[in-house]
Amino acid sequence: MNAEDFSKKLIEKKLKVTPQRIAILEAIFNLNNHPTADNIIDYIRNNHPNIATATVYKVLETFVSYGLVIRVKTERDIMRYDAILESHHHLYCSDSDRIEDYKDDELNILLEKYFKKKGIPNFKIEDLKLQIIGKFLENK
Amino acid sequence: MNAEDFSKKLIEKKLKVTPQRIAILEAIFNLNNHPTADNIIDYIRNNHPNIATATVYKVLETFVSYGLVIRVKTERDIMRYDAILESHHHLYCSDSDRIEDYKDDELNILLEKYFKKKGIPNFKIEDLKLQIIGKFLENK
DNA sequence: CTATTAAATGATAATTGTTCTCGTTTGAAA
DNA sequence: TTTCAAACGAGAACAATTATCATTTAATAG
Repeated sequence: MNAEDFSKKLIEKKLKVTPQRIAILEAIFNLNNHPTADNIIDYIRNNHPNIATATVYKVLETFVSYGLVIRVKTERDIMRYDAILESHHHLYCSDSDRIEDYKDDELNILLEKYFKKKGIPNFKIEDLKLQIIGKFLENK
Repeated sequence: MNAEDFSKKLIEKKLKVTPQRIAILEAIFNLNNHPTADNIIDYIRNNHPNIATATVYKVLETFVSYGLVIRVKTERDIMRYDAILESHHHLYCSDSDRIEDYKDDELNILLEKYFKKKGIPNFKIEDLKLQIIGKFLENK
């Protein structure tokens, strides 16, 4: 992937092509393991010392909204807590911050069986959590 | 669940019993939909007006480390970005912040088939993401 | 029932990650 | 070229969380 290719990706999405955007896209592709905004900023500062922090955030926001990159869910956050200790899954509303528990033993058994048979190379599974993203239909 | 019960939970984990901890445990159980620290603070301030914010955070930290409550993963955070756009899953290291992609079409088909048959009441599924938590074995 | 002490708490400052504001610059279409 | 909405830069503001440290308190041992 070179500047040309990144440029094309932007044009495809009808986004204005700027050196900053190319640098940021390039950073995400090269730092290929789920970089944080901070990782990205560090990376591009090497070649583009005077790119503003806020610009990086704004560009990332734009990329996410145009589907050029996605955000990965991680553990830390405006943290939310749950007193239910047995492993369970969650339903996430795709357009609000509503989250509900989803328990499903049949699913657990299915997943467990699947991974027992299949396994993952070089990885010891300890827990499986499914994030089910969608919309709640009832108007509770 | 009353103060007595919460007290027992603390003793079981060999944690010192304090009114603050009981109030916080109570809040989490009563605010049963994944409250944020802020929700919890609001809730307990009604009955315990002078409990410090930092105390709540420290107590929550303690509860998490003793397994009394868990943190729920959400979308916002020290955000991480991913340039891979097709829906995929993630491997999370349980004792570092390493995250890797996990693509598995067979799994996708299995899950899709499962939910197509079973469905979730009052919920329209848009996407499924599995979080596979465990340990990476190789020392790459 | 006190005294002791490590642990917990409260108040507040500091930090971190992110967003906002607003004046300046720039890419792209005309 | 000119035009102008969009993008950018610098820095302030903000929100969530963590750190600091002096004070208080729960549990225990005498």
